[in-house]
Amino acid sequence: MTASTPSGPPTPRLRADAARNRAQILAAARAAFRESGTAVPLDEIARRAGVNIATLYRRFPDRDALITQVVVDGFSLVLDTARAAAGTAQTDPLAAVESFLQGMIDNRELLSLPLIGGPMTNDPYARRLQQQIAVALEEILTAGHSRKVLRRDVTAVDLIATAALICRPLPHLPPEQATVLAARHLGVFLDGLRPEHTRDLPSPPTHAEMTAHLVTEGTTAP
Amino acid sequence: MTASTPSGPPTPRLRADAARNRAQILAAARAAFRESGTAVPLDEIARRAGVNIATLYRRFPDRDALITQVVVDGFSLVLDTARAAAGTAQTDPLAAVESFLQGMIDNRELLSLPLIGGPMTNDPYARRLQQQIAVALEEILTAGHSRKVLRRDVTAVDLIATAALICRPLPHLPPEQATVLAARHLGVFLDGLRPEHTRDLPSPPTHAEMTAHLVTEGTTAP
Amino acid sequence: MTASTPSGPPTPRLRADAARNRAQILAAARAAFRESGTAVPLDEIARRAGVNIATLYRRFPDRDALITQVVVDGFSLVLDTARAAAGTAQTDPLAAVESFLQGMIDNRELLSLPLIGGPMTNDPYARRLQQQIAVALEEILTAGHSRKVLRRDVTAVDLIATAALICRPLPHLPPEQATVLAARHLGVFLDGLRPEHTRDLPSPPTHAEMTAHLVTEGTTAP
Amino acid sequence: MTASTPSGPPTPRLRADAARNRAQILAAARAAFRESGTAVPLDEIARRAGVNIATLYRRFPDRDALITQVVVDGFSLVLDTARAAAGTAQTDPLAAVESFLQGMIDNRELLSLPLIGGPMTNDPYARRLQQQIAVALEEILTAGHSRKVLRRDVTAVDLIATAALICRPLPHLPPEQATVLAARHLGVFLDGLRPEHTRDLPSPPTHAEMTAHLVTEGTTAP
DNA sequence: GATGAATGAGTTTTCATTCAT
DNA sequence: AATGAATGAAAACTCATTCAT
Repeated sequence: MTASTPSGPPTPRLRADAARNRAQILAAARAAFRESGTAVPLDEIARRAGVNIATLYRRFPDRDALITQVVVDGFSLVLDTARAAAGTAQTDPLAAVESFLQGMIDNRELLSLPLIGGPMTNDPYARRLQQQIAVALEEILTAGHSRKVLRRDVTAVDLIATAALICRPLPHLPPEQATVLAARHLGVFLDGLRPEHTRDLPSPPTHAEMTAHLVTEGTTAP
Repeated sequence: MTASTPSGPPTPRLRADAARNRAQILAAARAAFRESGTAVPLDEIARRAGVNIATLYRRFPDRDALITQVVVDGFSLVLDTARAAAGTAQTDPLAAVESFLQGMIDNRELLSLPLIGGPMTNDPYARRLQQQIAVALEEILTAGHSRKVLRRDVTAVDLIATAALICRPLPHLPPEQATVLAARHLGVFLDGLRPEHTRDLPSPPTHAEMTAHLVTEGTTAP
Repeated sequence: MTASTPSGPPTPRLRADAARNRAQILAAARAAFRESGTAVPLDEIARRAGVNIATLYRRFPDRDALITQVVVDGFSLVLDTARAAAGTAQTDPLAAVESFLQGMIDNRELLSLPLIGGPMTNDPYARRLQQQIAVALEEILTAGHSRKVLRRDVTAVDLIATAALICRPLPHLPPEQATVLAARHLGVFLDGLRPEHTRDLPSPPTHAEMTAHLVTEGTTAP
Repeated sequence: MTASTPSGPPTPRLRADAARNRAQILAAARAAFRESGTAVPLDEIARRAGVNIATLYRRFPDRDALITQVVVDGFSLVLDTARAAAGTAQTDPLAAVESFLQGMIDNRELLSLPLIGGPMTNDPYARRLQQQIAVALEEILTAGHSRKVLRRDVTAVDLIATAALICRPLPHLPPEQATVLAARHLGVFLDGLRPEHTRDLPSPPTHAEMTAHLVTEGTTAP
């Protein structure tokens, strides 16, 4: 499951140079979206990618198509990370959670806007990825619960929300410091995941409830 | 310390209608910034506020002035909340932390973009507020540490960063659900604040280090 | 019934300079549409009118709005001409027809695109004008028929179609010569209107039938 | 004199598929020009023709070449019609005129833009065709005059102008109705051609005068 | 103090045209 | 011979900002 699938598996083969351009556009978009929001001039993305604006348009008919692809690529990476973590869940579930969330922080640059916290999308392939992510995380949680190393009231949605919170950029802060702060925050959060918790959580929305409300809405800069 | 100070305390008296317009502009800006980032057309803010764009310009000479004021208003509210919490710190420091952070969540709409997570500003009054906030939070932490109800490695910067993380909007989620998720996340985090922690945190940046890098950078849509 | 009504009677008062600009834009559009079709760059219209392109957009949100207004203005003039002609119909119906059609030729420049032959519009005010034009022409025809100076099988629709045919520009021909050719053609046509005709006409569509099919379709260059 | 000559008779042999593409491009251009003017995107013509845009360019180096060919094809058809009509002029000159003009209406779709009313062209072959058309029409007129069945003041130019007027599309009208209206108009006009006319025509421009002014002017949407 | 209006400077989007495959 | 791809240049449209009323 590479992070460069177009919007889903059915990739039409591109000519070599076109494929290269496409990848450069996506990389430029990822960076630009992070730095300046999804409302950045497409001009700038094209310039960063070293291609003409019309080339960008040929590949992505509008801004949304570009955003969607960036999100989908991000989701792919999240899924990869979640599955890798799930693979170790039987050994040490808490370490698996940590591995997943720290992976989110480590890959901030690539994730760009994904998860709940970013411009969401109705793209069916993106939705499928979201569900698969939830499945992998639930596997980890189940292992943690049955081994009694994880508080029972935490759900996959909480992990996704946490990932969304900590991997979003803290603008106006140098990236290294933002990363340190996120990691420190995560450290505390992970300690809070231990089973002997002292406070109850408000009842959670289901994953279904949450995604039910998701609709694509053009350009958005949070 | 009301939330409607222009940029600092010395507010020039405005005619009644002008004051009303100013307040409406700020409210509209707050909402628009949250929904669409600080790059939203000023036109739209004026329209939402029910005033002419030129009226907005009369009150705020440029976008930055408007952003600054929204930030300052937010900081004022944060400071109020932090001081109120600090007032109870001697009794129950952990509850004081909770009260502060839950207050952040409750006031999300008003905070708009403040703190680390928002468009920062060099406005001297804003900087002063930030420092005062840090002072109040350190008061709480000191109480917690000396009473040994709070892990020692947590600093004021961590609380500020946490506030920034949890009070930013999760776009494309209905606000109520975003609030619930933030509150659940906070619940876990608070449990992680107990002194018997199991993992060390990466070493923190100082408040000075962080703010050293802050510079105003025109318009930004995180 | 002046030719400068916005799109119908409910004209919001414009500031003096704004009204002047609006009139200049319409005049420029009229000329440009005639010369280069309704697909001419709006830039050029703005330039000819001596205003900024954004001023054009403030007044006419899109190309269609501009086209519609030009058409409506043209229809107003046609209606004026038809009514003036109808005023003399009782005296000399054939002269009234001639007066109407020659008026169309004389006012070519102002008519721009109107009638059947131009970019049609669904604008309700435009439709009403069309109907009123038909009424005035029928008045002339009725007088001609009862005085037996006009062949009976000619209808208002025929006069409108004739007007459309002869007042459209013959591009690539100097305007004076086009006018002469149109006038000569009209001369023959008028002779053909006499009652002692030698051939039958194919059965006519009703005005209702014709306008039933009219729908606005964005930009069109005939 | 087929309608598919490139610009003159000396047609280079094309490979079968290339010839098919060329014909499809011309058909698509004819239709598109009629519907949207000669300024339509060449992209669209290529798409309608089911070929790649680069293929269109291989066949026609620029828009003018395409227009010229469409015009030439149209002129060829006009000339065919005029000669066929001239063949019957000795028998019934008025019927010959009718046959010519009705033929114009019947072939509207194929004529596309020819004659005076369309984008003119300096193509020498096109000019020759125009002259030949005039010759054929004058033959008809001479017959009519000498038989005294046709008013004397009507010239070949008038017939050409009439053809131009009635065979241009009346946009925004369903083609069938436009055809009916044109035929009805023609019916009246033909009656006006009888020798016992009641009014004089303004003095005519000569064919030479008219064509003296013709120059190709790139793209034009009448 | 407030607003309608205008404008210059973008940003988005489309199109004609060329090139490499 | 035909096509996918790329591009420069233009056209459509938007927005921040200023001015005159």
